[in-house]
Amino acid sequence: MSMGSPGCEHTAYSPLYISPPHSDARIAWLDEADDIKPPRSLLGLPELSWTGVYLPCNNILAMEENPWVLRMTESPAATPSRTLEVSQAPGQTQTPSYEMEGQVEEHCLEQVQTMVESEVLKDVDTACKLLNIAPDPLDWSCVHVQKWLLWTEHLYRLPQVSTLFQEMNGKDLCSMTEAEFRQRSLQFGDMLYANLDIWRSAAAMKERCPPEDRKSADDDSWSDLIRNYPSQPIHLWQFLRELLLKPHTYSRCIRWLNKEKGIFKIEDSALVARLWGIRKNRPAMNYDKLSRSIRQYYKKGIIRKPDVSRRLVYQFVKPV
DNA sequence: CAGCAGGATCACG
DNA sequence: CGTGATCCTGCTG
Repeated sequence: MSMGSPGCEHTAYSPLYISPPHSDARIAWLDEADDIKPPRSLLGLPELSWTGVYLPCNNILAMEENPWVLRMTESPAATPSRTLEVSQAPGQTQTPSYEMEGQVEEHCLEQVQTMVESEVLKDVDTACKLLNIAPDPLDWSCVHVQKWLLWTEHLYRLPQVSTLFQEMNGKDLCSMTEAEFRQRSLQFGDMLYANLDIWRSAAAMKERCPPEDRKSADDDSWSDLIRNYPSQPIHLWQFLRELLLKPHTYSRCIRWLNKEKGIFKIEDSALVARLWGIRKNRPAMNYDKLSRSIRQYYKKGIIRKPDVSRRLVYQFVKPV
């Protein structure tokens, strides 16, 4: 379905490689989250398995905190696969190693691939909910496309690129070749193209295996909470709760101080406001206005200041 | 200075 | 009407 839109099929695909500058970084990345996703056993992976892992990491924190090297590479002409494949870094084609190692490596690669796949789906899912857009780019309206672009700008710290794709819906976007992307943005066209590809692949993957088949054991219980993408206005308190329920991704901008009591702290007010702005299509959103909205909840008994009032600390009156 | 409290006004569904 | 967004004044650590 989503793979089959005209124009996309045979265009050269340029994967986005994210490689750690030094080995410590990947460990830091694995260790960083409160709720560790990748199995620790992966730490023992041979270096090769990690260099060139096609990592569609929608994790803003990883992007922010770790100096991952982001570089675009032209894929070898005969890369039949699209995204979500653990690809070898260019130049490092198959190690001519011993059989045993080869097998182990293959196994590890499989593991990594599964892990990466589920991470991608999760990240796409998260973004969908935060932006309130459908997972499949083909379903996007012009507004959705703009939201996605804003989001991507935000994730990858791009300058404003959304203006270059005005009046385009998801189908238009998907029908563009990589060259056409690059025409719009010389610097970031291929990156946007690659990222769009991730989304399309994720959508295709979702089709292949429905969500039931890959139940994850972490904090995704709310997944069906806001299932109805066709725009139901989200409340600020719901949004904050969503962020809080994704510590893996957002603990650096908002986190629980005491989950049982519903006390949370906004660590990065500007970022939270920005995310809220993206979600609500309010580019002028800032913490001043966001906090005013939070204060409206005082009267309604949804959020209050904790007994010992502290800066940027609030409390859900009715905890999770 | 950034955050906090809360009034006023406006837009939107 | 409810919910926010926006703007504003005054206060606080």
